[in-house]
Amino acid sequence: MSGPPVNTTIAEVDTLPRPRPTIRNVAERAGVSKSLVSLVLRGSPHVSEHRRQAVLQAARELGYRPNAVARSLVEGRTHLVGALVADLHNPFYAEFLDGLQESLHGDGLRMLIGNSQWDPAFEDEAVEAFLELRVDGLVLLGIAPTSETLIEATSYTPTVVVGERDIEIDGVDIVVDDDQLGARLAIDHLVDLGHKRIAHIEGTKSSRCEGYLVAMRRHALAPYIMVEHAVSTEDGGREAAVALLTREPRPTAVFAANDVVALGVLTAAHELGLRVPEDLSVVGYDNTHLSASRHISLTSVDQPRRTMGRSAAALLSDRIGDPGKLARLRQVTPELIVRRSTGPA
Amino acid sequence: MSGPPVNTTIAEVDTLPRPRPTIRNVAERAGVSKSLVSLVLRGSPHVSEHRRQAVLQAARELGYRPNAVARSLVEGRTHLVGALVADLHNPFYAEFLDGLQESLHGDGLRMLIGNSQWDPAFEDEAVEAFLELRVDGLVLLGIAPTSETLIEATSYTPTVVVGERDIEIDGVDIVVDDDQLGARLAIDHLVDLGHKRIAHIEGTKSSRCEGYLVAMRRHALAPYIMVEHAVSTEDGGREAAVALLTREPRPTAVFAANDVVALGVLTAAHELGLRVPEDLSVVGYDNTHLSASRHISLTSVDQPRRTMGRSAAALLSDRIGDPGKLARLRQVTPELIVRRSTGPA
DNA sequence: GCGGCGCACTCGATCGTTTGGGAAGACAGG
DNA sequence: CCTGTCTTCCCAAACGATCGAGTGCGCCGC
Repeated sequence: MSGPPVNTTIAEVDTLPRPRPTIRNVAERAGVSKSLVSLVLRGSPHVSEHRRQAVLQAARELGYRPNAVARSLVEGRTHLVGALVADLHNPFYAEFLDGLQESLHGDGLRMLIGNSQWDPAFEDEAVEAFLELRVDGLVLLGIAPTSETLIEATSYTPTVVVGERDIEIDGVDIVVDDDQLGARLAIDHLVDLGHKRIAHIEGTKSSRCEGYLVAMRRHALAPYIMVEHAVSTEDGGREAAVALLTREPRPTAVFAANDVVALGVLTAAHELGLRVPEDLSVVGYDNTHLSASRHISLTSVDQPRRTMGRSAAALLSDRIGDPGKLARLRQVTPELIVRRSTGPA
Repeated sequence: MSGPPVNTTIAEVDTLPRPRPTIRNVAERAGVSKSLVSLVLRGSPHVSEHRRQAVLQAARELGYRPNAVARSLVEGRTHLVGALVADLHNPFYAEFLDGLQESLHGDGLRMLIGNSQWDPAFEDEAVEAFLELRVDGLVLLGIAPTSETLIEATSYTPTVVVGERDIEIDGVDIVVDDDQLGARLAIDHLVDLGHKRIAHIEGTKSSRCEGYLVAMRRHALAPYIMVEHAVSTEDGGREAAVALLTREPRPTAVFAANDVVALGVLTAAHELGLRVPEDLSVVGYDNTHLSASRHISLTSVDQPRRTMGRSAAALLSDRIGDPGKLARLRQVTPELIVRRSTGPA
């Protein structure tokens, strides 16, 4: 009666996380059945204003928050989509995810991100986790479903693959940019500037290399074709570039598979005492903010990342609503952004 | 009896996603009770080898995958940790998340990522979602729990805040680098090089600015103190830098609150025809791969990101195991990485 | 006065697991 | 043959929500 209530001293010893209130507690406090609480919370019209207020107030007072786990169990769906990305550091993915999330949000879907760090074992593990969580859909970024787990996953869960075109799995949608066109834009630009010895550093996207080859031949530059392979890192790009630039005669322009690799090319050029763009023109791919930065100012092919994210979201929502559709391919159009890393031959 | 079975034609029309097998189906197929299946799957020792094999085989044949939703419901925990990050594009966060995920994984916890895009409304929404999902823990990156939702969240869910030190909430652990020390390292370095007019561009971390002020005074350079505020983008940095560099007399060195801002400083310097480091020295903070890139080669203060991620994971796991602990502050030691953006005054 | 109809609300089954408390069988000791 | 102890397995009650199928009740028209 006097002094602090007994509970206060107990609370100091007791652990904080009291059990969260359930729909039951709300029902009891409001003096109604739990069904009615559910009805109110889901916005049913067949509830009297009187009771509705009682329920709402009880919920507020208790700090009630619906348990998505229980809801998912009975609904049979989680309203979650898993996005598996090979590399969070790649700014391309970050921006894509922005677009994806934005659109999913509009469809009442939540995005989970898993990153595989390019490791197939992690990929499998992450997908496994997503499947156990019973995500409603899957978005694979820079990851081709080749492992058994991944393929099995696609048969149970609506899936969209981004950035890989050679997937032939039933009911898997694909979002890519038209990177053959992208490559062509890059080569056309370089040819316009008078370049002939245009080399290419290929990464994982074989169609970009394809586009390079086609474009070179169209310009009757087949004899000048030079291709080097590199892993998608700055260092990988540097090594490949060194290999290219020490050839005799050396290329006057390099079209790199992506910006990170292009960055490595710039590094290599610098190390070899070549000025850009006077001695060497460089074109990247992806138009990441790296390339936009004024110190780098890299001519690059832009993929409309947000748009791609939105497309992926649209395809996925669609497929979640009606699985068993035929696979669709959504191809978006890239654009060349000219900056200061390219100049006359 | 002859010709294709009837089911085949139906299957063509029917939607793909057959219902996933449950523990029941496995039990039936193996001829045991569902409890036993559960026991086998959880590795109980009190199961005869005979039955264990039968169960395992049935599970394999059906492609059974446990339903984490149901499991979570009964266990009362999800083994999920929500990481709320203000900006996925910031490479600092990306690397931190790597460290975090790596460690959480060891503790059998899964990481979900939500990004708030610096928008408090999104923050609340993401946290709300995490709470409904009943995550076991919360990691807040570059986000101070100020909104009501966030504060309520911390009282129900073990929480670790990263990069914000001025949090005074019961039972919330904090991971930060000692950025007063970081600022001192930067200033000491510049003073060693003979700089006096050292300006600072402050971002959101006030303690860095504090460290700058303290260090300047310690070197008896109080009269030269110049501070400009900027939003944490390249453009924000550029504007602030232009403001600083057009002062008379202009600073010979700039210590920026982070690398992205420092990049803006480099841009501004370039635009104003100032050479780096001959006319202007620049120090950043965070040592992102931006600064490491050879074209930028920015002297920067390194926060041990992965280590911080691991610390956060450790604190969180600990708190999940035993909530109600007192709040702890884990402060990691930064390090100066000298590159080519700093030189003699 | 009574059958019929709507409205407001409740009951209880259900989702796929985990898990404590048995139950059945084998086997040994008395 | 009875009892007790293990081992090996099963039953059924949770977990927290949704939702179809009811149940009362007031009100209408005839």
